[in-house]
Parts: sequence; structure tokens; C-alpha cells
Amino acid sequence: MIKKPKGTKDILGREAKKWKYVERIVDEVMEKYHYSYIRTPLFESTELFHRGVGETSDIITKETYDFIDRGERKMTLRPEGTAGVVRSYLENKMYGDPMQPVKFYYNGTMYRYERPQAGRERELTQFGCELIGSDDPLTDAETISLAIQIYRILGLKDVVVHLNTLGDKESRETYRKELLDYFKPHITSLCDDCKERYLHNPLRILDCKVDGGSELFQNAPKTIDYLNKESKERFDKVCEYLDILEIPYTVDSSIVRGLDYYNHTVFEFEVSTESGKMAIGAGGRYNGLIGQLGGPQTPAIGFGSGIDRLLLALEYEEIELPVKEDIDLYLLYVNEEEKKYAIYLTQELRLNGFTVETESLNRSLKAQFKQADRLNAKFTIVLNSEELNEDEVTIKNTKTKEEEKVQLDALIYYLDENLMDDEFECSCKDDECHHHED
RNA sequence: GCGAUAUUGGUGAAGUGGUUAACACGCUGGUUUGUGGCACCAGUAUGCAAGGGUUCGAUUCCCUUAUAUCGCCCCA
Repeated sequence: MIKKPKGTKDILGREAKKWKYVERIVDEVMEKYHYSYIRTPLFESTELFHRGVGETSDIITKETYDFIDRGERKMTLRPEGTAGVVRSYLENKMYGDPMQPVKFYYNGTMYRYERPQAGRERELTQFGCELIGSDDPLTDAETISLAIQIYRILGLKDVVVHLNTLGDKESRETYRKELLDYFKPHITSLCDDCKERYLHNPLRILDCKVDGGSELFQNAPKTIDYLNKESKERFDKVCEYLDILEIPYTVDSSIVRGLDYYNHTVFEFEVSTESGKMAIGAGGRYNGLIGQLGGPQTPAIGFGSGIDRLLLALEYEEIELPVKEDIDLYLLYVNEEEKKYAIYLTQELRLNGFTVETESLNRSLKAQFKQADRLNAKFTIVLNSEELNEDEVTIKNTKTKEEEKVQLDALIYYLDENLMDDEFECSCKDDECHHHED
């Protein structure tokens, strides 16, 4: 048996319907925020992702899916969405476009060579957006609000926005130095992982799961205290604008980014699950990236959000998305004449907008009824030669078990009438629920 | 890269160093000659992840590999 590759999964049935629903909401909200959809390649030249080595280690070195193509070019499956969008921005010289800023959103699979665990796959799906060409703090606030809107519409009301600022380059370097100085006398008391982090990734020390709550860590320098005036004012503006938008947030100095082109605003969206807190999305300002990739110095901000994790969060919160797999009608038959009519009628009803299924395994009537039952068909019709000669059928409502004789030419009308009030009832009871909109 | 636990039919699973691997659901058929969902009856794993080893004998013990789940590192 050939099995699926490690860290991938098949999404099917009801689960697949949920995905499509989430993606539809993403499309709708993104359009309202005036982001336009962009599709970039699933693979790019390796150097796009492996450029500008920052303070992080593992990302660049071993966690991408790299391959050499038949033309001996070094390629990498995209591990995230931003780099491809920015590459496209540069390649299409969009910095010269009179329409500024440039706003894109994407939704697609990303690939990371990691060991799978809860909420972590090798192939993951993320949606996200990038706003390129504005440094105004209002775009920071808008980006965060956009993500929160999507989460809320899907039913996640308790997403916590963790907000932080890294400041500009000057502020960051000062901070980094202060942090190293602060921990230097305590290196020996740090856990082994943190000793390693001290050398390669000092900002992550604050994330330590072992000593994170200790006094030493609580009193560690915070990025916010090392901002220069300009960066501080900028951050205050972002906060002010979020207040206007009534987006609650908590300033969390432990939020950092792994890559060094990030500056100023960084944020993460966090939810609770049975195994603790989990980030379902994250983003930040990356004013340094476009220049790093050889373009003009251009400010930009964006976020990415994992759909897999989003669905995990919904499941944990027991939020039901309005998806249904039921069919409207199952057509049963026994003899060839009836079968021929079933073939015709199935198509006719499908063309009129109904979800119709008919028997294709020549099973006994009993088995056909079981099938109709399994499919949750709202109606069944057993085609009967004698009735057909009279141009009528007997249609049965599977819920009420009532049967009715209906003239064939009135069948569509009948179905329309009786399926109308059959609307989805979703589990969220508050007014903000958008599930009923269509 | 490191660690823990697991892997038995279509599904959920029980189980033992020794002839025929429980039980349940599902499925198929029948009781019911064209109207199911209930009931009853029957059928449904030359097979216990793969390979190797220990043994007279292994699904059961050991090793390796694969995969799964969950942690650590990392998290763009």
C-alpha cells in the first residue's frame, strides 16, 4: 500500500466542506478590505528563501523542502507566503504602479520539513495578506483588524492579539545588546536550550518554557523600553488606532520574529486548545525585506494564518461551521424502464439546481433505501412503471415519512416549495453570526 | 536533529509463547415475490505494520525500519 507522505493529510468529506467554507469567508473579507487575490508559484528559487541570514538558525539551514530540478536549478517549496508575493511585486515592478499601496492576499499550501505534531504538518495551508508601500500605523491596525474580522466571522470570539514592537533597526540592536548583557551573569543558571539560544537566538530566551515565569525572566529588559522616540511614537499610534477599531490586544514583549527583516509592529493571534495555547496566525511589519531582495526601500506589513490550526481551534470551541452534505433527493428504481427514467430525471433535476443521486449499483430496493438513508436524502422517490405511465411519482419526505403523489410536471415546483424552509441552523446564537448571510 | 507511546479485518477494538485470533459496529444475503431504518438468522482476517533475530514453536519476547500520535528544538 502506498501511503501519504509524512506530515500530509487528505481532506475529504465534511472536513473538506469546512475548508471550502473557511476559504470562502477569507475571500469575502479580503475583498471587502480591498485586497486582491494573488497566486504565486509553489516553488521558487532557493535563494529567495535562503537570502539574508538573520539571527535564526534552523529555518534557513534545514527546515525547507529543497530540491534540484532537472536543469540543475536549486528550488525550494515555499515555506511561507510573503517571499513569493514580494518577489512578484519586484518582478512586476509594482513599486512603479500609480496605485499605491499595493494590497494582495493569498491562500495556499506551504511546505516545511518538520516533525509533525499537534497543529503542525509538513504541508500546511495558509492564507494571508501583504500591504506594500505604506508605513502608516493605520495599515498596521488595519492588518490586525482584518485577521480578527475573519476569525470572528468564523465564530472565534476569543482570539487574543499579542502585540509587540521590535522598533527600528537602531532600537533593535540596542535591545539585543541589553538582553545579552542582562543574561550574561546568569548564563550558568539557564537551561541548556537557553544557553544555546543565548548564542544564536537571544530574543527567544524570553519564550523559555522552563524558566519563563521566573523572576529573572520577568525582570528581563523589554523591547518597548529600548525604543527610540520615533519608534515609541509609532507604536503608540498603532495602539491608538486599534482602540478606535475596538480591537482588544495585550502588549507582549516576548513576541519576536525569527527573521531579521522584521521591524516595528509584530503580532500573534492566539487561541486556547486542550494542549494549551496555540498561535493560529502571526504577522508583522517588514520594512527591510524589499530592500534586502534588491528592490527600493519599501515599507510593508502582512500576516499569515494557518487554516489547519484555525479548524482545530473551531473544533476545540465546538463551533459548527454551516456545512452540510445532505442531498435533496434519492431516486430508486428496480427495472430497466424505471432506470432509464431515473437517468433522465436525475439530470433534469440537477439542471434545475437540486442535489440528486440515484442508484448505480443495481442493489435491492431495501439496500437502495439504506443508501438514501445514509446520504441523508431529504426526499426519496421510488420510480414505478405504472405511475410513470400516469405521469406521476410518489415522493416521500424522509423526515416526516409522509408520502405524496405528485404530477411529474409539478415535481420541480413541489421540491422548491418543500426545500425552502429547510435552512441551516448554526450553533452560534449571537447577533454577530454571519452564517445566515448568503 | 532528540524523546515518549502506539501499529491486530471495512471500522472500533479484546487477546495469548503452542491446534479453529473474542466481542461490537458495518457490510452482503435471507426471514419479508417492489418500499428501508426495528427484530431474528447466516456469511464476512491462510491474518495480527515490514524485515530480521531468539525459540521446538511468535501476532505475543528482542533488534531494525516505516508510519501514526504527542512532546522538545525550531516556528518564516
